[in-house]
Amino acid sequence: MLTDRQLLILQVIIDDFIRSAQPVGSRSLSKKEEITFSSATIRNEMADLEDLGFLEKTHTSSGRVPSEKGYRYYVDHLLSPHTLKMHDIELVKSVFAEKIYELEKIVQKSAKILSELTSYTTIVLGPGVLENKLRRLQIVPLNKETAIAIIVTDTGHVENKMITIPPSVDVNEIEKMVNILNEQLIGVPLVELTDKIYREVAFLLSRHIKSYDEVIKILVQSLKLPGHEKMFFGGKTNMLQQPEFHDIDKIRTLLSMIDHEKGMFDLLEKSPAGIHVKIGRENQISAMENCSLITASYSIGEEKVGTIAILGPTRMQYSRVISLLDLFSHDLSSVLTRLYQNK
Amino acid sequence: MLTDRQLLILQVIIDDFIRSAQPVGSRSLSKKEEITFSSATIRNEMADLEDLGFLEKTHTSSGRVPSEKGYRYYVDHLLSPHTLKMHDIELVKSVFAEKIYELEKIVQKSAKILSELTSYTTIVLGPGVLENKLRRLQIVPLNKETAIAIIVTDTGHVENKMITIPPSVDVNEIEKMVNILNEQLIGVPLVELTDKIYREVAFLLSRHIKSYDEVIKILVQSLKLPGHEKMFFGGKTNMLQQPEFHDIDKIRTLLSMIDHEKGMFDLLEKSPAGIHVKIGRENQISAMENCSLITASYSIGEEKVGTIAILGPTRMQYSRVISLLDLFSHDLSSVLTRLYQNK
DNA sequence: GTTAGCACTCTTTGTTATTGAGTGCTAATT
DNA sequence: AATTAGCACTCAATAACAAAGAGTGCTAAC
Repeated sequence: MLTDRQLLILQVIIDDFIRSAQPVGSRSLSKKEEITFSSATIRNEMADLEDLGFLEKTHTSSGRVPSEKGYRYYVDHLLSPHTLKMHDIELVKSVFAEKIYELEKIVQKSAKILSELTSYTTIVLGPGVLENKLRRLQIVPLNKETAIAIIVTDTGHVENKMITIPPSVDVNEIEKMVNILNEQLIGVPLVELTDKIYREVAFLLSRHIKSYDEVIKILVQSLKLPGHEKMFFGGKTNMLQQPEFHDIDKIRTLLSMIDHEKGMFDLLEKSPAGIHVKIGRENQISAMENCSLITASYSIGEEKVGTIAILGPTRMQYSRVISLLDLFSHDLSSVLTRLYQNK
Repeated sequence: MLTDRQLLILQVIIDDFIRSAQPVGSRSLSKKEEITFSSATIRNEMADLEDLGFLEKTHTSSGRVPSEKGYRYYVDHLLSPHTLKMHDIELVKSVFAEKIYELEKIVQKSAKILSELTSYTTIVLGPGVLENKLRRLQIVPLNKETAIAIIVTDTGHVENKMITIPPSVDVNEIEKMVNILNEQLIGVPLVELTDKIYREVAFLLSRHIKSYDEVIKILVQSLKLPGHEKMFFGGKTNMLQQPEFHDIDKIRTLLSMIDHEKGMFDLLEKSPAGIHVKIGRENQISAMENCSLITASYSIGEEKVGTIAILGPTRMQYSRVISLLDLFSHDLSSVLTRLYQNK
C-alpha cells in the first residue's frame, strides 16, 4: 500500500527524529545521501504520509514527527538490524563472566548494565519462584508466640516469613511436622504445595501430630507465598536526560508511576515470551503516553521464568535496544539454564 | 548579640519563606500582626541581619531570603514547638497498630507514611543486624557444588547466602559442623561469631570434622555478613514537587544521589543518637546544597539500632518534621523494644 | 511525474518599554 | 536617639513588537 519511496522517506524521517529529537523538514531530508529527489517531492510525499496517519506536525508550518502509527509501522516493517559494537557485547558478557551464583544478584546487575548501555530505564521481573521446587522447609521458633518459616527452593531462592503460633501448639509438634513435611515435599513445585499437602500429607500429619487443626493452619500460613515476583530496576532517573521529559510534570507522573511497583508489575507480568514492543498509548497507561516499552522474556530450559523490559521515550532506539535485549535474554537464559536446570 | 527585634524579624522572615518560597520584603512583613514597626525600620534591621550573615538577597533590590547561617540560628534558637494535628498522630500510630511483626515491613511502612506526612523524602537505615544474636545457622545443599547458608537472628531477621563447596568436602561433614555450631553459638551476637569460632569452637571442630581446613573456609564464607544495613526509602520523587527543584539538572543530580545508595548510607551511618539537623552544605555533598537532612535514631532497649532521616529542601518545615520524627522514633523504639528485647 | 518558485505560517530570538515589588538613604518626626 | 515617611533607584518579570528562519502548500513550468 505504501510505495517504496514513501517507505524510504518514513524510515529516514524516523531515524533522523530518533537521533535528533527535532521535527524533520523536507529540505534537511533532501540533503541526505539516500534521498535522490527534491524537497518538493518530499513535501508531497510527507503530506500523503500524514494523511495516512504515519506522520504528524507540531504546528502548521513545522517539520514532521512520527506518530504512534508511524513508529508501529517502523518497528514492524522498517527496522534495519543493528550491529552491536564490540564494546557493548563485552559489557553484556561481563555480567555473566563473574562467578556470581546468586540469581538475584545476576538479575540486579543485569538491570544496571542494561540501563547504562541504553540510557533508558530497565525493569526486570522475576525470576518467578512459584515453579521452583521445594528444597527445604524450616520453622525456627523465636519465642513463645512467634517463629520464622523458611523455604529454600532448588534455585537457591530463600523465602522467609514470620508467623505467630497459638499458645495451644507445642513447639515440638511443629518440629515433628516440619520433619514429616521435608520428607514428603522435597521436589514439589511451590505452587502445588498447598494442594499436595491437603491431598497427600494431611492424612499423615493427622496421625502423628497432636493439635492437628491448629498446626495445619500455621502450615498454610507459612506457605502463603509472596503475591508476585520481585522487580529490579536500573537507571530509574535516566528518563530525566531525555529531552521529551524536560517538563517537570511529565517526569513526575512518569517517575511516580515507575515507583508505584504494582502498576509496573501488571504491565510486565502479562508480557508473553519473546521480544515485544509496546508503543505509547498501546501501554494503556496515561503516564506512559510518550513512552515505549520493549519486553523480552528469559527462561530456564524451556520454561519462561521472567521478563526484562526497557522503558524509553517513544523516540527510542528500537533497533539497538531490541538487539541488546535479544543478546541479553539469550545469555541470561543459557546461564540460568546451566546453573539451575540440571541437578 | 541579636536584639529581640532582630530575632523576631529573623523568625518571621524564615517562617514566611518556608511557607511561601518567595523572598520576603519589608512591606509585606510590616503588615503581619506580630510586627508593630514600620517597613523602614524593618529595612534597617534586615540590612543589619544581612551584614551579620543571617539573610541574603537574590538580587540588589529583592526581598530577603534566609542564608544557611540563618537557618542554623533558626533551628538552634528560634524554633517554635509544633503541635501535631490529631490526624498526623493517628497516621503515625497506624503504622504500629497493625499486628505486623516483621521488622522490615514495619520499617518500610514507616518510610512510606513519613514521606506522605511531610511530602519530603524519607530514608530509613537499619535496623542493624550485627548486634542481633544468632538463633539458628543452617546450610542447605543445593547440588554437588553449591549450598545456601541461612542465618536466623533473635529479631527474626533472615540472612542467606549462596556458597560454593569444594569437591573435597563431604556434605555430611557440613551437616555435622552445622549441628556443632548451633549447639555452641546460639545467642552469640553476629559480630562476635567469627571471633568466637576461632577462639572456642575451632578446637571442637578440629576434633570432630574430617576436612577441617576446607570446612572452616566455607564457614567463614557463609558468615561473612552484609557490609551494611539495609536502607528503605519513601517518597523518592517528592522533591520534584518542591519549587526549588523545578530545574531538571538539580533534580537529576539529587535523585541520582538518592539512588546511589552508598553515598546515602555514609551520610546516615555516622549520625549519632537523638535528633539532628544538617543544613545545606553542612552535609558536605554538593548535590545536597539546597537540602537539609534531619536524622533521628531509634533503638531496642538502650541500644541504637537504626536511623530515620527526612531529606527536604533547606526551606523545610523544620519544626513539624522534628516533631514528627520525635514522635515516630519514640514509638518505633518502644514497639521494637517490646517485640524484641524480652525473650 | 517531478521540481522550481513563491506566498504564507509559525516558532524562535532579540529588542524595547512598562510595571511593580523591593531597596537604601536622607530628612523629618517623635 | 530611635523611628519613620518619602523618594530615587534597581532589577525581575511581563508584554508588545520586529526580524529571522525553517518549514509548508500550491501553482506552474519542466
